[in-house]
Amino acid sequence: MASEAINSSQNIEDKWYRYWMENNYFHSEVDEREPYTIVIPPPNVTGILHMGHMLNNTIQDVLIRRARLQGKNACWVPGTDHASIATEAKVVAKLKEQGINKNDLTREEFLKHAWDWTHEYGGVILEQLKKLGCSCDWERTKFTLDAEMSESVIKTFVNLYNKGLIYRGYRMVNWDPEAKTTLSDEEVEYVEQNGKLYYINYKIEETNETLTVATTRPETILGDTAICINPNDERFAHLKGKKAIVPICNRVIPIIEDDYVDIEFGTGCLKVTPAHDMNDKALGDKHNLEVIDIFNEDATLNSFGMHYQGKDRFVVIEEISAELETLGCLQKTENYINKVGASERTKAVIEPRLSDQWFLKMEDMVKPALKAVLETQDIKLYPKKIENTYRHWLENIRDWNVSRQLWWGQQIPAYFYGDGKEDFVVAETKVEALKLANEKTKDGGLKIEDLKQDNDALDTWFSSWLWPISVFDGIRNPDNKEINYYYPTNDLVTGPDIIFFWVARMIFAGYEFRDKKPFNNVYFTGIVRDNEGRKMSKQLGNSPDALKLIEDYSADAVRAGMMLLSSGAGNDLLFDETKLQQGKAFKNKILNAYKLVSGWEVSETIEQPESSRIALEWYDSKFQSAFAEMEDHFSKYRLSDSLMTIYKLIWDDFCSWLLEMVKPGYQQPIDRKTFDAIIKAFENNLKVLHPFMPFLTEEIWHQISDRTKEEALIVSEYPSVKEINSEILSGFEIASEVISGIRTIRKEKNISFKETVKLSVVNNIDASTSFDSVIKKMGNVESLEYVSEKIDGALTFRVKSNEYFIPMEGTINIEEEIEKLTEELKYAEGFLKSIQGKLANERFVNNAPEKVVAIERQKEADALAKIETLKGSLEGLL
RNA sequence: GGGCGCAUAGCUCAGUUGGUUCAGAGCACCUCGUUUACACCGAGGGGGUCGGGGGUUCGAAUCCCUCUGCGCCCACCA
Repeated sequence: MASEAINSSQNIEDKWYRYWMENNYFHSEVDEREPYTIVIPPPNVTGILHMGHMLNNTIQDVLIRRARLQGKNACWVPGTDHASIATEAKVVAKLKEQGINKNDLTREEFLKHAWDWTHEYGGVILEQLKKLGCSCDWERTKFTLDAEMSESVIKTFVNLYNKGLIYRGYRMVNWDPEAKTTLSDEEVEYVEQNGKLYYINYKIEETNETLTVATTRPETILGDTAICINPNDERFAHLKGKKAIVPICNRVIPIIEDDYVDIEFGTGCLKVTPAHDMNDKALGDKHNLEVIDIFNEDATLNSFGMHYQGKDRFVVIEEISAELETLGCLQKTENYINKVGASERTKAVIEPRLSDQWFLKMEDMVKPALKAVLETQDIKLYPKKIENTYRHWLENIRDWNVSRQLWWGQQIPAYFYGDGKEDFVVAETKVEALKLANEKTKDGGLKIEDLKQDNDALDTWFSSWLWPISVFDGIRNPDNKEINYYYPTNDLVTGPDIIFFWVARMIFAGYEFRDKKPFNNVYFTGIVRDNEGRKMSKQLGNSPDALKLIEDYSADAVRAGMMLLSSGAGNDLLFDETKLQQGKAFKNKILNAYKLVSGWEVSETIEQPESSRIALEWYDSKFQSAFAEMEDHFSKYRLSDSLMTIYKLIWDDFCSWLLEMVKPGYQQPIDRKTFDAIIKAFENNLKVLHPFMPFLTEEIWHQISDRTKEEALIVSEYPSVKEINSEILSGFEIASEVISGIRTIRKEKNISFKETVKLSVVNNIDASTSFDSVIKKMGNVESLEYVSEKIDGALTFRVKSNEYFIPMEGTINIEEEIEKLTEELKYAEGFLKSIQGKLANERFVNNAPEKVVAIERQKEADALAKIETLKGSLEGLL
């Protein structure tokens, strides 16, 4: 039974997805309508769908489907990212399994393997997005390594180089010894590590004394080229100008002075290793020190490592400290906690390393990007608090290292023709490069085979920062009609973890290449955590299988559950399967409502009952007010609140009230007028719910009404905000309280709902009688009378200062009634007292706004009236 | 070390400029109910001194100070 239901819901979802595709509803072409554009944050081409994707893409689909219903030309561009480091690492690992070493392959051979891998696993995730119901324009699917996309990237590089914004620099970069590539600062994460602080003795050349230096990295002493002291440190004043001897290698190095050294820390002496530390490099440059690189690219020691040559740095730490101890050079070690940079991808400890890299100047790019977000608000970030993070990063930005020592990516279009530092040209093609090279050398004798292209590839983000532009071919054909129409895009939905990698850089690119922002709004999703608040990870095994969830609960239920969970932009969400159950229950509720309505027999002859007429009129206003609320939530990107508004509207107002109010008696037909109005109301519900639960709503849409003329729900017309009849809403409020009062009495007195009751009202507040027919129906009231006198021998309840009586046969428990009345009276009097206290306070009356005082006076009057009523009733009983 | 943010019912969170509707929602929980769409249901109900302390004000969940406990981002102290 259960599996049957699951299969049928899968079948239905597949059926409608096919239907939408066959009718090309997801596809967008430039036309006269207002465009609404989203570009997908391209997932890794070889990735598989995880919870984060589900959240992120559900949000995008909700936005795009709503825009489509609003009659906008909705365009959601999908695609994948080549993810250079991650993908190359996977390919290298796979080759290794097959016994193939990357270094034994040529670039071309390796790329062949990488493409094979991509074709085998690539795009799986896009198929998974279809299961989720994502209405992307699949005809526009892009991959960041597609020929046109790569061409745009290369063109951009050349353009920036020619503008003088890209330069080549010998810099200290973050080196990942495992991937054997550099990483940008953003790709390095710092982790706390229990390490040791080693106190090492260096001999002074001129005297017999020793000097102690504290370091966390004893293995790098072989690369030491100076000892640094603070010039103001009197303890070491006598060492100025002297020289020290590095243990083991016995190199003689100068003792230099710089106030960079913290007198308080360690021993107040610092060993300087310019090749392996950013600060030491700076010191080295300042004091003209020799640079000795002791590492190979995999962080084993090279020939400068002497007898440690070929050994890994971590092995050497242990061995060298032992040797130092033997030599009597190790004074002591202390436990020390420090932060070590690690590669985000490979988790390898980063080694600072000097090398030739390509950099993009950031200084001018950040200016318009700062202005757009913080000054003009041209681009809005949700949640707003993230602007602080954005500002801080942009104001402290360093030049972007765009080169990676990888093959999987766009190869840097720099061509070398000699060994000199400046012997290169940058051009889009080799032919063009040759021309430039010959111009540059003024020689003309260079041949094409004399040019050697830079081995490095570009950082992945150097292609994805162009994404909103390049997917519309706006780099190669900057004036084409698509880019002019779809760009700037409307909303970007992404995670806060890539605000620097991607979001900020897209903003740079937007202003640099289009002189326009790339998007209007950025919605930052939270991180999906488990219900204990832990990040989902493979190691913990706490990440559910996304596709399994879709199978178990249906895509609609998963989408609704995810959206109910996500409280607001930027908030993490604690994943909990009970929310998916809630989504499924909601789906079931709607199906059952449909089952009820579709089972009604419609009569063309019977009149519409008054109760149905007024109920429908009420629902019309109720819908409008809920709709207005929803729209307001949408405008603030509070999608979860928007869904909750619809949830309550459908479950409580539509199902529990409206359908019950118009429901015909057992085996009775329903009148045509009411039936048609209910169908209309149902359809409106489906429209507003469709962005969240597309399959279910489309299914019912086609069943509920003849669709030979009207099209699919996905392209139907969204409701518009209309005026709300607030009088009818407040009238209903009172009526529902009356009904609730009757139900409470039935419950207290064990009166079955099948048994009718009589109701008499003393209408002190002159309440509207419009809903009397509804009260009768919903309360199973056989007669409703307005009376001026209290009824004896009746059960009573009050709504505001109105009194309601249900006469009872037999005796009423006077004691109980008195008790109930006394309690209500006590509460009312207490309430009155607090109001009167407020009003007696001159400072309140004088200082508070008139409106507030008036409200308090109204409360006082209401309370007095209620007390009057209660007292009257009590007297009648006593 | 610097910056930002959070703390409201058992859980996840709303609460816009201090004052109708300010103590709320959903879920969970409790009671009752085999009413002819639905027990994936219906009707009721309990539950919070709004993290602690102090202050401003006629009035504070809301503004200020302080303490405590979390979270995130940034940072080269060997």
